[in-house]
Amino acid sequence: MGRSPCCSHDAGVKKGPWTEEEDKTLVEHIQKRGGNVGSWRGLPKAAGLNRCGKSCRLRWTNYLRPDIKRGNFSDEEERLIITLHAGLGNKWATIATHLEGRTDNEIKNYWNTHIRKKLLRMGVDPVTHQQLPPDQSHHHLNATSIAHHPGALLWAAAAASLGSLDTGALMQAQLLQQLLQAIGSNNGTSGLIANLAAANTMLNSSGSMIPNLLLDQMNCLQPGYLCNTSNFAEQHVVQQQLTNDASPGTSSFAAAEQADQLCNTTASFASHDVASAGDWSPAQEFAGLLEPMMEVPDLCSLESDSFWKDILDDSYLL
DNA sequence: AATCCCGGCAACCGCCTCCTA
DNA sequence: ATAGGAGGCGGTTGCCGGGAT
Repeated sequence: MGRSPCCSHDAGVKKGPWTEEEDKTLVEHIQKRGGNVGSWRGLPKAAGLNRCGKSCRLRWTNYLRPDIKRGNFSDEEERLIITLHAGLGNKWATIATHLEGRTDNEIKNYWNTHIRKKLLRMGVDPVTHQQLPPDQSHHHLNATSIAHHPGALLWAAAAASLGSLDTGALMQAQLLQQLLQAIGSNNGTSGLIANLAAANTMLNSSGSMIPNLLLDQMNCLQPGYLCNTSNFAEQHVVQQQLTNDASPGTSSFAAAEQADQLCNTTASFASHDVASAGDWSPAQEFAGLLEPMMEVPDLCSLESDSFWKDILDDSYLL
């Protein structure tokens, strides 16, 4: 379908920043037509502007449109962008449809200048949304750092609590990996519980919620269960079915891969000195800590919400 | 006061996708 | 089924303003 000639190649067409006069001309022209632009290509001539149609469209959609929301992004908007990005990737236009008054360009800029850096500081890969390896991470989370810097954990749980199934699966796996690391460390039981308590406090204060599925997974972490990785894998088959089909290149597939990785981690832990854990069950301890804040969402029920249904549909199409 | 550096953001470029003939 | 036009999208650039030196 051959590439169309770009009108920006037209000789004598003005480029660069728009003047107030040009803005006024463009706005008046569009308003005169009741907001109906018609052909963008034909607009500059009709409006008397020495600009290409693309430039006019961009100026209108990103700056002059009356429904544009100005000002800083709220925490809620930021959290939504992160969650949507985890499921959709750099689909800025799709993400923008879920943030009223925000343009794709604005969100893209905000991502690149603020969120991306913030995630890197937290040791989270802004592309995959997974934890960076220690040598690439500015702030790698380990058992001891969870207690002092639970930001990544908080973020993961917040993303999960917002309910995208694929994202939830990924985040749960990521969070569980952190917990496995904590369990596998030599900090002793009291140290681990202190870390979990600190994380729990943070989660409580943010109003985030821990999905049931995660607690179920935690309950699988009893020493005896750890020796049977096939049971653990089975858990993730169920989880994978929940997240629909998993084919290469989809986020479901990534979640499945993450689950496989998780099984390996589990098996690795099981081969260590599990006996030293005695009768102590980290899952029970953790579940106990969470008990007072069990306003757990049913992830599946969120599919009835049209907002999330759209997101899920989009992510399955990827 | 002058210069440099850097972050933020508006705007551009070129490819992709959709629609229509 | 195919080709071409038009709009849409995402990556990138470059300007500008503010802070640091």
